[in-house]
Amino acid sequence: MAGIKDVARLAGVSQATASRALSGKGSVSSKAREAVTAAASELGFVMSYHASSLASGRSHNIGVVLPFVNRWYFATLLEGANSALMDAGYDLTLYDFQGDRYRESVLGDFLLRKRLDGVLAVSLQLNSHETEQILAAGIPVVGVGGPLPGIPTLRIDDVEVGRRATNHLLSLGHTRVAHVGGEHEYGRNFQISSGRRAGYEEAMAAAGLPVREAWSLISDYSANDAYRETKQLLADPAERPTAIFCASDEMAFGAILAARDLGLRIPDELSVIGVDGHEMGEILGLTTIDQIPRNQGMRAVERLLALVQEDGKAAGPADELMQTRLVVRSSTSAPRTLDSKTAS
Amino acid sequence: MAGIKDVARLAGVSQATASRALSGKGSVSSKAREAVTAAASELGFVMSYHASSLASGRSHNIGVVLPFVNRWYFATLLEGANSALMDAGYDLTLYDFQGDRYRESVLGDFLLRKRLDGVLAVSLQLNSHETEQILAAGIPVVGVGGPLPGIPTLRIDDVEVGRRATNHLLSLGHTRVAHVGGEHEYGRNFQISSGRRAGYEEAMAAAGLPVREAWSLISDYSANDAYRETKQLLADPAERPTAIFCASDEMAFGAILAARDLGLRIPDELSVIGVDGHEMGEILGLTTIDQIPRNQGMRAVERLLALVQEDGKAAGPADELMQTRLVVRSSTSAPRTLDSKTAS
DNA sequence: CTGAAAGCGCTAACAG
DNA sequence: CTGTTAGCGCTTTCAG
Repeated sequence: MAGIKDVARLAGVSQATASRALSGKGSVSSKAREAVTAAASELGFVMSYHASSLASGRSHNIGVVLPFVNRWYFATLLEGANSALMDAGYDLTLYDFQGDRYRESVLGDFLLRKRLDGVLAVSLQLNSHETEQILAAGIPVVGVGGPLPGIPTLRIDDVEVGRRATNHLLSLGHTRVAHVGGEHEYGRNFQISSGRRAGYEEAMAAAGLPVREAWSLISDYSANDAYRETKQLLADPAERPTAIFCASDEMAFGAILAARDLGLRIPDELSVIGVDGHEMGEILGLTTIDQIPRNQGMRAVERLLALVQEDGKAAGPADELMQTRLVVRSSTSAPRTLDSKTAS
Repeated sequence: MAGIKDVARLAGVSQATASRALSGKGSVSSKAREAVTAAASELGFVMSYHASSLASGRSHNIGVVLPFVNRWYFATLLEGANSALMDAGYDLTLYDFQGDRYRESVLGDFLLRKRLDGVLAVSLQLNSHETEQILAAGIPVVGVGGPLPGIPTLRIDDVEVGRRATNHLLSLGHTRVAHVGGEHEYGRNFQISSGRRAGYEEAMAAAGLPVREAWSLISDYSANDAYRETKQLLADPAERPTAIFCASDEMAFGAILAARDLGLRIPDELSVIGVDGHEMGEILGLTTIDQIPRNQGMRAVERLLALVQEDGKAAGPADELMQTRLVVRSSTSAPRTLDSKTAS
């Protein structure tokens, strides 16, 4: 295990010069630099990041905090963050809440261990105490999607997404449109869910259409749960909507499968639109609003590293809206129900 | 930012005693211990892990290396590993190859930075140089699934899995059984794919059934790709198998959807069985061999931490076979094709 | 541009 | 059981 000392000796320079040559900080004659790099590679030198971190205060390590690694959106966003971090030479420390299971220990212990240069907080909702605590640790934080007061956040316009998805359905001639989203008030995806739902309600209202309570479903964002909810909804022909807007693609998968199991033809008897951009949507023909999570992860890291490296100089615009795009496939069309009953 | 020095002073003991009291290593009078913990919490003391790591050589940080965070199996295994690590108070540093994109830099740079107490290598195939390099760094490694010569590895018996899945189909009366797996020789999932395929071929041979080349498909483990492959396979009624064994659930999803799109009834006209235990299999009625990836992740961490903590004392049994279980749902049944053509 | 020297904050012998 | 004394391996003033 050669240390920088050995490198310096071999190169015939001081430890300080070796350090400067290796890190690129401070000026070193090209001659010295070459000698040092040569010596380093000859010895197979790898720096001790522990020592470096201790001395410099920078750990080249970013923490990514999210509620579920296991869900497509988060895993894909994580992949994007990983790319950006690898390219920048940073390590990625993963903190997976697994729902709420590790919420407290992550927030109360792990994040405070000051081994992180920055934190990416995905879909997190922090109370003021938690925000305070983490900011007090002096760690730059960038959020994605969650409502984090006092923290720069990337987000999509969820209300707009809800409106856009609903309007797509409406523009095809649907009037009986249901929505499957997340919990109203207290859920982890609070703002996201309520934003998309608000967009849905807004669009319906703007079209002069009623939002029936029975058509506003609540699910946990999983395909399985959405399947159950939707099947229940669709089972009664009299009450059946002709279109469903799901707040995530995974839920839309559930809805499509439920409809198929009930013998409903898609899109003729039921149109479905989702949100996310899950690849598997291709083989299900799912129309969706792609939010390109990979980009969100990369962009968030970019913002975070800027914060980390500029050491809090230019805070930049606090929030940033990410773009989405409507991807139309075969799960949506004009309603073509044989049974032409109208809404009650 | 109170340091251990401040804690020691406040508690009226030496820094060493404070350290011992806080870490639990070495004996401290209960009186001193109380004084120290009281002082620590009064000051809101959080240890610097950089300093601790540098001084002790332990970083309480485990690296998890995998080919794709984005695939269900890996994400779920990762979740299991995360649980075990959080419970043990360890950080998890994620290295996602994203296929092969970051393979070199992870193996050549990141892993050697000696900030890890251990590495969990999931579905990795290392050449001898890479193995050497990483072992030379003196880091304990535990593998899952990949063939890692000289490294303790957890795995399922992939040949047995292939045999079992195929035999399930055979026992239902199928004789025309196809297989969708991964690449034969050079793929990342080499051993896994070839093991499952070998089990399939073995079972077929044992039943005296031919394995047609056209029925042995190669996919990249994604639902979308398997969809395409399977659709192609099923499009020709004359060549059509009555059952398909897919080497992963995601590929089985693709197969089921392809079959449905061709108007084939499942399981009457086509039985499908997968491997993994993906939750979404529930709503597709997918019969599968559940390999409980979450457990694999937890168990692998357990093994790894044992290695890390016992400091290489007892190496333990080199390899360990993990259990799987057959979960029968509605995607498999006896063949009930109307068209009773026999294989050519 | 370079070297010497002083830590970064904690742990680990080693005596007591 | 406890305090003293050295470092862990690098970065960083501060002179030169």
